[in-house]
Amino acid sequence: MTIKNLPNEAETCPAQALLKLLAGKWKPEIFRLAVTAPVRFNSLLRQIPGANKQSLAVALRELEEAGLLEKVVVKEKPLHVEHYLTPKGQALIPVFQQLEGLA
Amino acid sequence: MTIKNLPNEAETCPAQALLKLLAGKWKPEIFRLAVTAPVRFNSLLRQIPGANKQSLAVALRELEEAGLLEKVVVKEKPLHVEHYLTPKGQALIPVFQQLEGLA
DNA sequence: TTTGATAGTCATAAAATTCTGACTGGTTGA
DNA sequence: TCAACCAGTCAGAATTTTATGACTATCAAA
Repeated sequence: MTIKNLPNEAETCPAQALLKLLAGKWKPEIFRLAVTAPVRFNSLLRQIPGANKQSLAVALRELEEAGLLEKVVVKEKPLHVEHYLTPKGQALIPVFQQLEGLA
Repeated sequence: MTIKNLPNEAETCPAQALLKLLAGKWKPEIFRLAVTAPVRFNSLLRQIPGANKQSLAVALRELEEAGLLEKVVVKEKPLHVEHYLTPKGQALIPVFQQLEGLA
């Protein structure tokens, strides 16, 4: 058994976990697209060149677990799923804007 | 030769590179400590439990290459090096504060 | 001249992240 | 019934990131 999540993980910089979550591969792009409109799995796969299913699925799941995105099943024409920014996710929009301004 | 820095890397979300830079291991802690006072290598090693030389050295170098920290050799008693937040680095303070508020 | 503090580097090892390609399973239109 | 679209999962491989321990080099005090 490997040693993980040691107690001192809790004492680290408060922004660290959130920062790491947001910095994961494809996450900024997903977030960015989700700001303008709810995103869909296969649509992301087409819109983000180079992205792969697995990573997108993991990224979406993690963003949802963190409460930044929310899944909604749309019972329409081709029955699909939409991922919306939650209020918590929307609260990050200005942070992204600042980062973009400084990049 | 592995394929890197493809042209499409440039088209990604502008915040991505900065986000990734900031999220690297130990970086938020270094940044955090640097906000209150200039930091020193061996001092960081003692202040950050679990951190190792190599990673700290790499983190400091990357933060400096990104223009967020600046190295200053202090010609005093025990001749040492101090790492200061640059104006660009200081510009990130409010971003960290917002992230901490949302974490 | 040996000890301890300064600030690192280097090669290698281990761990975490990301990618690939195959596979599942539901719905819809031809 | 077959193909195509929907949204994924899974095992294993490749890549990237982080850690370990040994080593270098300068300076000052004992």
